[in-house]
Order: sequence, then C-alpha cells, then structure tokens
Amino acid sequence: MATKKITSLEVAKLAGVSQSAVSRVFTPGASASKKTGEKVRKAAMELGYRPNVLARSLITGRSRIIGLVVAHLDNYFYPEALELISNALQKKGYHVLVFMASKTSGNIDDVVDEILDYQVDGIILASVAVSSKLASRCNARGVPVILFNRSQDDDRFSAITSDNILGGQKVARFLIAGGHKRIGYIAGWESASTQRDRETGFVEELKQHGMSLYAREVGNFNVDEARQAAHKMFSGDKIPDAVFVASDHMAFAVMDVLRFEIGLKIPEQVSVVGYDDVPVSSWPAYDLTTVRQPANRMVAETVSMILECIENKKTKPRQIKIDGPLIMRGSTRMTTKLSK
Amino acid sequence: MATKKITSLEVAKLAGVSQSAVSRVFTPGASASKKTGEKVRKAAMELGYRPNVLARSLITGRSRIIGLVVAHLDNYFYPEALELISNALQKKGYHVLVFMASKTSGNIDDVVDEILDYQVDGIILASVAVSSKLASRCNARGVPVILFNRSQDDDRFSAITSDNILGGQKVARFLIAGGHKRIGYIAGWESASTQRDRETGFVEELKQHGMSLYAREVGNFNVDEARQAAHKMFSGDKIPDAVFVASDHMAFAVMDVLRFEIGLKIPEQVSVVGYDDVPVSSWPAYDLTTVRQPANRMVAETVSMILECIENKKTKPRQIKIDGPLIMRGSTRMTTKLSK
DNA sequence: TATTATTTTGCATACGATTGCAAATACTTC
DNA sequence: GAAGTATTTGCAATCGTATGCAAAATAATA
Repeated sequence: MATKKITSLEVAKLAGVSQSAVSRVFTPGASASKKTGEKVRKAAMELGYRPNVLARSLITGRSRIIGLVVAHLDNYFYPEALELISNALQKKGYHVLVFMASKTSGNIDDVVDEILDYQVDGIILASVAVSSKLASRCNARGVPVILFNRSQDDDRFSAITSDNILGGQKVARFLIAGGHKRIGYIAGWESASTQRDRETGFVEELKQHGMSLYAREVGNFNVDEARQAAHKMFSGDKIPDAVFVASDHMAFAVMDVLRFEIGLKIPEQVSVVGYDDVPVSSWPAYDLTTVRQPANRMVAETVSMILECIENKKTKPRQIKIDGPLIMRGSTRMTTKLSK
Repeated sequence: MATKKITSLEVAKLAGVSQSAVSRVFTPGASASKKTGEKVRKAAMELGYRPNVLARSLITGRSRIIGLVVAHLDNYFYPEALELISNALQKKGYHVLVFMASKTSGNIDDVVDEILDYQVDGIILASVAVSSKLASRCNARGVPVILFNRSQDDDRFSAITSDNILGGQKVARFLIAGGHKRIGYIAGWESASTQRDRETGFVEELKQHGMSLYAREVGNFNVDEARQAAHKMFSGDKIPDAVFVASDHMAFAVMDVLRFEIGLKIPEQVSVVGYDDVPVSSWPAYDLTTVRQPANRMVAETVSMILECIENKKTKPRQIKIDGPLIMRGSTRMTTKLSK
C-alpha cells in the first residue's frame, strides 16, 4: 500500500545532516566523522533505508553485476558450477544475472547485447561461444568476457578450462594399461573446444601406442543422441571392449543402453569412461570411471580472473588449463597394474 | 582502450533531434513520427547505441529484474526449475538475478535485503523461507514475493507448490494396492512444508486403510543423511517391504544403499517410491516410481503470478497447488491390479 | 483556404545516488 | 592562545534516461 521510497535525503533530514553526508557514511572509502556516522546510521535504521544500488551504479559506472550465460543445465556439471560461481561472487559483493542460452533463443549475440544493457561489470560465458563482432563490442565497452569450460581462438577473452587434451591422454593410457584392444569414442558436440581437445588427446595417445579408434559415434553432449550412438556402436558382432564417452552425462545414457537394452556387463564385457566427475558418477548405480573437472578450482580461477580484469582494465586475457585427475571406479576393468 | 559510452545525447546530435526524441523512439509507449524514428534508429545503429537499463530503471522505478533465491541446486529439480523460470521471464523481457541461499550464508533475510537493494520488481523464493519482518519490508516497498515449491503460513505472499498432500495420499494408496504391509517413510527437512504435507497425506491415507507407519527416519533432503536413514531403517531383521522417500534425490541414495550395501532386491524385497520425478528417475539404473512435480506448470503459474502482481499492485496473494501424477516404474512391485 | 483537432517535438526537471571543490571545523604543536 | 595542518561537511554538478508541459508541426474537417 504505502509504497514509499526512503531516499538518502530523508535520512539526511532526520539525522540533521546533508544528503552528501549520508552518502559518505554508506560509501566505503569516504570520510565521515564518527559522530555523523552514528547519527546517520541510527536514522537510516529507523527509516529502513538502504542505498539504491542502481542509482549508485549510474554514477560510479560499476554495477557489481556479472552476467552469466549458461546453456546446459541438464548436464549436472553446470548447476554445480553455477552455485560455486554465484557463491564466490556473492562473497566479493557481486551478483549474478543469469541468461539462458537455450536452443530456442537462437542467437547468443542477442543475449550478450541484452546483458550489456544492464551495464554489467563482466560476463562469464559457460560453455558458450560468441561472435567476434560481439567480442569487440564488449572490448570497446571495457567489459571483460571470460569463457568458462570452453576456449575459443580469440585472444580478446580469457578462457578457463580443464586440461582436456591431457585428460584425453590419461584416459587412453588407462584403457591401454587395462588391456583393452578395441576402443571406441562417443564424441560431444563437434564444434566445442572441450570435445575437440578431449578427442585429440585421446586419439593422439592411442597413436603413441600404435592404436587407433576402433569405433566412433557422435552424441553431441545430448542424452538421446548418446543413446543412439551407443546402439549403433554396439549393434554389430564385433563390438568395442571399451568406450570413452566425452561427458559423464552422456556416459550414463550409454551405460544404461549397454546394460539394460543390449545386455552387456560393465566392466566385464565393456569398460566405460566418462568426463566431468559429476556427483552422480560416484553413485554406486553407475560407479563411473571418469576424469574430474575440478569445478571449485576452475571457478576460483574464473572469479579471480574476472575480478582482476574489472579492477585493472589493463589485465591481459589469459587461457588457463587446470589439470584434473582420472578417478578410477568400477565401470572399467583393470587387468594390468597401472603405473601412474 | 577507448572505453567510450554512447548516450542518447550523442545519438540525438547525430540524428539532428533532441535527446527526448531519442528516448521516445526507444520507449515502447511513446509517440514519435515515422521519420524521426528512422533517423534515430539509423544513428543509433551507426554508433552502436543501446539504452542504459539502469538509468531507465532509476526513473521508471521498474528494473525488469526478478530476484531469485535458490538453495538446493544439488537436487536436480531446481536446476530444471531455474532454467524454466529464467526462460519464461526472459521471454517477457525480465531477467533473473540469482542468489544462493547456501547453508554457509546463514540468514536468508540478509540475502533478501541485498536483493531489494537492486530494486528488483519481484522476488521468487525457491524452497526457502523468510522472516515475517522481511515479508513486511517487501510488502511496504511493493515488491511481490512468490514462494516456489514451498508454502508458508503468511498470506502476504503467494505460494506455488504441487499438491503434496494429495501426492502423499496417492503413494499410500498405490503401495497398499501393491500389497505392501510394512511401510516405511524417510522424511525430508522437518520444517519444510513440502515435507510435512507429503507425510501428512501419506500417513492419513494409511490410516484410512487401517495402517500406520512401520518405520520412520529423517533424511533432511540430504544425500548423506538419507543414506544413514536407510541403513538404520533396514538394519534390523524385520525390515519394511516398502519405503516412501520424500524426494527422488534422497531416494537414489536409499536405493543404492539397499542394493549395493545391504544387498536387497528392488522391487522384489523392497519397493521404493520417490517424489519429484527428476530426469534421473526415468533412467533405467533407477527406474524409480515417483510423484511428478509438474515443473513446467508450476513455473508457468509462478511467472504469470509474479507478472500479474507487478502489473497490478492490488493483486491478492494466492496459494496454488498443482496436481501431479504418480509415475509407476520398476522400483515398486504391483501384486494387485490397481484401480485408478 | 481557414479553422480546429491531433501528433510530434523540445525544454527543463526529476530519479537517487557520488564526488570535486571550497568553507568550516577539529586537532596539533609551539 | 595563535598559527598551521588535517578532517569533515555542505554545495552543486553529474550519471543517462523518462516524461509533463507548452509550442510547433501536421492532419482533418468544413
């Protein structure tokens, strides 16, 4: 009903000081005497006054808002990342404005434009790419853009990923050491750097050992397509004895198909390896061997990087790769002792 | 580098009109001739001008930002809801400022205060409660508050939930019809209305059939505690032949304990029922019978409700319960034919 | 074409804060 | 207590846009 706005002016009146004084009390770096500080704080409390962040942003040019574009919340790696990012930024006095890059909404560029309208201090793109035109626009406005779990051949933004090439290599070494001879790969979305790097590392390392992919299908980081891929790969009579799936999310679907539709035993007949180490992977029903993407460290780097860019406009973009361990679980057989 | 801001004034100059004209062109309801419209749009395009949403909000008093507080992203019902909410609001020209109500951050009231600082047009609390003091503060500022998947005995805000009482009843009827005699319940967080309602409906319906709970433990909507609860409940010699778990999320943990740690067969020895119908429930590894919370309909109601409250301040808060079906899957045995 | 009704436009102010500047006050020091 | 230095404080301008009001331009009507 009485939708009254309490402004600094009213607090000033009640406290018997100028409006600027009120502002100074609520501005960290500003100078105000102890006495006025108390008077103002008391009056503010009484009226329930809190500074209007938007008005402040208008004049300071800093909104303390970070735009976050996220696409695949159905892959449980992202909710976890979102939670960590939001918490970390919250702790630093920033907040997250979320934008979904759903398949429906088409163009990511439009989304980024919308974000810029909010005068965000920075943008985090989680597993999402953006045109170089938009990149320059962000650049021109001095808004740092950080790619999370995706890299792009554009040195105007920083990128934080796990070391996907190395991860792929680890999987290859592990499967070879386990005595597997016919090794398949189910790929993610071909245009994603994560997909490419994981496959590159994997295939290169196989080659090092004189092997090559026995089978390859594409799952596009999508459950349904992963199921189909599994069916194709395991429908013949000579089937792989191991399959590396480009994400845990897809790997679960693959495991379900192998066990419940094709009737194969994991790991006795087929070993399955995933990538991400989302919480479900450790649940006994899947117990999936996988490469951990250290979400907490990736987020920590992302947040400190973006804050650094905001503080200091001259910060050069960097590409950071974070190593993650191979987590050995029950979805893979190990005939041979594995030397680290 | 050249961090130049393009303002409406510069566009006005280039287009040869006044600043107000530019503003009018970019303000939906305002009057501007076709001719100036074109001139302005052309100039804006050339300079890459877009209106500053924050400045606009300052004067209109509407930010087109909705604050969303969310707690349990580890329960996969919430990422899904978040995605739906964000998409629906995006479509209406609103955006979501996310706040994590992590266990660490303690007081929700502080979080809500922070949200208000951003002059949000409305607040959605997903499975989170707030003190009545804060409720009045929001009320006083004319900011509608909607509870999502949680209700509270406070008619100042609207609440959208599934019909948890009815859901609990359905589970009871189903288990009884299945011939189960010793029925256990693993509860969520006792203070949550969802937990209370599910249990109430469940127990009442058992009573209707002359039965009562054979065992009861508390899992607090938390995986680890659910595991412990399962252990306790199934460690004796007379164990339940069915267990209703207050959320799918916990039910998975319970199933894993039963199968892989205690060595029971599901559903032959124990039937398990969950609540939510998150995507994982339909995966063959769990194939969990559960009550569906219709996230899309719940979100649709939530969004239309909050927009209605924003448009028309006089809208009365309402409590909406949405019925969800029982989804029968393989985690429960059915000895008897079930009459709907 | 003259007159009236309707749109369009510019001017100036307001939204709620921050901040440079200069005057006023408080604190040192001799 | 006077002179000098360090802090506080208020004034006024500013951020980028929206909007009421009155003047100007255009359209409608006779």
